[in-house]
Amino acid sequence: MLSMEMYPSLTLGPQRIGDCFYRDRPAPAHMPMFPPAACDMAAKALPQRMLPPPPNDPTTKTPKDQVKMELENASLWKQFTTVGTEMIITKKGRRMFPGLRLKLSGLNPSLRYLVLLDIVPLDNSRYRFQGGAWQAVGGAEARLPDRVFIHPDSPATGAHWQSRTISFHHAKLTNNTLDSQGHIILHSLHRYQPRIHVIEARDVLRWGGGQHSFVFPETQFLTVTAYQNNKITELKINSNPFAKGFREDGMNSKKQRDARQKRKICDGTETLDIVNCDPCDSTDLQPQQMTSATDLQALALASLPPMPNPSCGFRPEEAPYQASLIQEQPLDLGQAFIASHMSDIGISMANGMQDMPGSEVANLIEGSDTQAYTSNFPAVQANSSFPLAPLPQSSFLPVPDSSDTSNPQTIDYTPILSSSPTLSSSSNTPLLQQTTFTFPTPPPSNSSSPQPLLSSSPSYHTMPETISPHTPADASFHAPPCQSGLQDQISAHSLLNDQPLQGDSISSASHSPIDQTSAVFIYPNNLPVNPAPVTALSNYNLPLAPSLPCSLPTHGTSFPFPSVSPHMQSFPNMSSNPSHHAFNFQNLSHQTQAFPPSSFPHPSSLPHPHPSFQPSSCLAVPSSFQQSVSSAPSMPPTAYPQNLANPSNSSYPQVDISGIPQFNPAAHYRPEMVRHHPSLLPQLDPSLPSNLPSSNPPQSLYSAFPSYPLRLCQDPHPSLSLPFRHLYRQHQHVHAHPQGSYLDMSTRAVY
DNA sequence: TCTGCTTACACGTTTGAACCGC
DNA sequence: AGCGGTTCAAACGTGTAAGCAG
Repeated sequence: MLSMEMYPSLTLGPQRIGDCFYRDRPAPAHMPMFPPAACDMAAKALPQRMLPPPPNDPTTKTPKDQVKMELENASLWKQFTTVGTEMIITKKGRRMFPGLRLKLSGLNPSLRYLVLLDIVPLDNSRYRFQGGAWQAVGGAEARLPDRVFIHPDSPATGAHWQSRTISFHHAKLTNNTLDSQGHIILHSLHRYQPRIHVIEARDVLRWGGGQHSFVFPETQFLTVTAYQNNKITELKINSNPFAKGFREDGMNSKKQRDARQKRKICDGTETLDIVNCDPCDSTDLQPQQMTSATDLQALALASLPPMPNPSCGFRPEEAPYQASLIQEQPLDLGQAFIASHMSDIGISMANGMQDMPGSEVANLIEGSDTQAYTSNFPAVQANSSFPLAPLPQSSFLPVPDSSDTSNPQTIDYTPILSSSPTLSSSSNTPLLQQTTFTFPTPPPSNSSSPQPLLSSSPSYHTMPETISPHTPADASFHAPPCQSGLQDQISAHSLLNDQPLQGDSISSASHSPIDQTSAVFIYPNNLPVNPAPVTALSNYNLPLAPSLPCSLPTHGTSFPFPSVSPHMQSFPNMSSNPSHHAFNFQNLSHQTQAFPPSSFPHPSSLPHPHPSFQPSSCLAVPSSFQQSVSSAPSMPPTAYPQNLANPSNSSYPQVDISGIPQFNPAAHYRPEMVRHHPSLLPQLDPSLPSNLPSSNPPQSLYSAFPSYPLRLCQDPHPSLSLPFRHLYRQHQHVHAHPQGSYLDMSTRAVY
């Protein structure tokens, strides 16, 4: 999951040593992933330039708790959602329609931000359109490499973002797992949920300080290679200007196409003079239908057909930058660049959460807001033929005024999320749900002040090579003590399997049914669909960097599965012993308990019910959100149809993951290490809990999928500052390297 | 045989270079 | 030479349908 999660800052204080363990784990409960000494050594090996900037920089303070995002074309989305949004995916990449058109507010006008889009699975199911509705028919395909689409304006000031509509209509979806264009790779016939992330970037070299993630439930969709629902087709045609030709009055309408077909049959060739077509269907002959030279002549003689009614909701936003101006040159978004930024982000999140007092959280959770949403939500999903959206449970989602489409609710959940400790301590599901969804307005957050992770360093720009996983620089991090047998296995596994990805992870996960509620999650039912491979190691999508064992522990439970899992594997009975949840996925197990057992009849899920979708899943909180979305599969397939939250009700609050307490600032990542080991990069998904007191483990927010590696897709935008663009030129090792799949920087221009 | 994916196709939209006039 | 407006063709986006593969 894309968790731009945060790599903890580079601060290598005493706590850093402890970070060699899963920091949020009770020490006695688990073994340190890596010997502190080794980690310490690695820390010392870090170049000075990697050290974080001075803390408490007032200039970085951002009213993150006030950051809000609105889905500008929410009404359009809702129209589609009521029918069941389908998105075409093609090998070459297909744009999304409707597109994501957003309005941001609450940003610090003077600070720079990155706006990212990622799309995460809503559940572990594969769907089929049967009987006029979508039904889950099996397990999901292996998780594909996650990619992040960086808005081309990034980084831009808060003033910039707030002064215009932010559109991601240039983002493309593909089902080509080998896509090298930087498109977002998705599986066909799966359900997905787009997420928007706003990340503070003090400058091109320093990300972090604040991250806000927003999820609009009405934007979830099913991927298809061909439209299944005629209603969707009609909606698309009527709404998308590019499809005007297929409208009733268009030249590519059914009527016209039939006429063409008729002529074709009659004449046996399309090149004939239209005049000669009369015998077949003179009445249908329209100038518009002719494309040949002769046709054009005829066209000149005919009256022009009425222009298609341009009344569509689609208003291509004015691209801030002309596409033409941007060369589709490969942009090497250096791993170091990404890694470092991710680290920054992670830090900021951690800080924000850390700052949140438990009492405040509790108050928030138990606030009166809860009732407000709970009482309103029931109206949901009246018309939707869409499978149940895992996100909002009707009884828990706040129901914004459906009539107010122009003002989608934007709720900052920072405080809510930051209340993780409370959540974890409380098994009260309703409370948890409340905290997740009920805040109509963003409560003040103590969260984070921006924390730049990386200090600007000239060398950073000039030494792209050092970023490469293959560079000698890695050597400094090869802390032998950290290298466990498991690591070796992992490495071997990675090497043996050129396919770094998910396939393995998911399938392998299926081997341990017990893990359904844990990070290892694959639904047993998925087994048939996802034949499991082989080794436990295969559970992890991302190949681990053998040379960087120490980086793993720093993530704590919040660490992306790929990294974590391998270590878990090293523990005896890890896969079979439920207790291991407490170890690495304590949060998850806890959350599972908090949630009511899934009603999902799914045989496999019954024994180990995956948490049914809870409002918390709406939490963009990386983990929480993911889990919730991932947990969707736990819902009975039969229950899906018609259960989708009704978009009309929607304006579901967006989730601000920045406030997640799990992301404790205490946890620090070493960007350097990250750079050299792409596979260890944190996922954008902040779901990973981090520094909660060991006594009070964070709620588990793990998704059902092993990992959500961050993949940034963008091209060097002219608007980028020089240094920023420079970063994009860094080498990529992604596809070629078994472990490099983690970073898949786009080499094309995107907007 | 069925389902799903790929590809070619036709049409409309977008984009930007070329052209023209001031 | 510079600027602004218009024209036009290529690129791109779109849904459809045929063909193919499993």
